[in-house]
Amino acid sequence: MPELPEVETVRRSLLRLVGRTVARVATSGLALRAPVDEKRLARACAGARVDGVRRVGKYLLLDFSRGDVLLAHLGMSGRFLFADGDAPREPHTHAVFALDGGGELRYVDPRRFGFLRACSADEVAESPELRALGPDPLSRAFTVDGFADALSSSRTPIKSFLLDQSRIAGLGNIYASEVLHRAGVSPRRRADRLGRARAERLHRAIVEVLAAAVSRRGTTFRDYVDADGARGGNQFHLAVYDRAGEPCPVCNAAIRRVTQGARSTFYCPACQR
DNA sequence: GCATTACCCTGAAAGC
DNA sequence: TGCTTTCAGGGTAATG
Repeated sequence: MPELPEVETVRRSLLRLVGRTVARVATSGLALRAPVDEKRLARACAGARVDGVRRVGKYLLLDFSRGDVLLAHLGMSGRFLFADGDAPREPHTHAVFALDGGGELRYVDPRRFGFLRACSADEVAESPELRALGPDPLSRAFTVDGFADALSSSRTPIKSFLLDQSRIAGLGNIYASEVLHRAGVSPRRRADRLGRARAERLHRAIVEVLAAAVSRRGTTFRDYVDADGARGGNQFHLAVYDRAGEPCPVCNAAIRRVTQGARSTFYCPACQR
């Protein structure tokens, strides 16, 4: 389940693409979240050099030398993987970028909730996917005042607010639960009823939890790996996620699981208010 | 206009 | 043991 720390880890592992040229592109022909336009993909990438790899929220952006951009989202189960050209392809390989000088970058996604689209640099800035995103919490755009303002305008439970990518771009189900625990805030509390002190604690917790997870190269629950196939290390540091019935690491009360917006939420009923 | 629900998809786990 | 059902969750579209 790639969230911001996992996507950032993938981004860093993709940085060694910079300076490499894509020789050709092939796709499986199967639709991901949206159909993949193989011709447009080839027009953007084939014969073009990778000039940069960026991240916005959970989206990855590969900048190509002719000015095109590959916009990618890993969805639930998507992976970018480096491989030898003659190595057998994993099942559910949906795109292959053959590199000049040998080797391939492959996009593998069993559940096909991911997303791949090539566009021009102008189009990407105006793309509905990126325009819909709120501030990235590891960017300067994520300020306490802006966050507090956004909270005050929403009556939804804070857990659902944190998952809303138009409010903050990058949190998913694991880190939303972890952030609320770190801040001592109940997942059921209405966003507009947090108050300034809780908003500040929550803002700090978001930055701290995500930064710590990035430093541990993400959380590997089931199948997340970076482009070199390496697992993350943050799963050993989760306080509440997937720990229903286990003792809270802060106060020893039993961690609870509830369902909010069709997603599981894990929290400590004693220290989250 | 806002918040909630259904849906896409596959693999793992649970249930029979 | 082996088949069937349920569940998980990213984002978006449809519904309330």
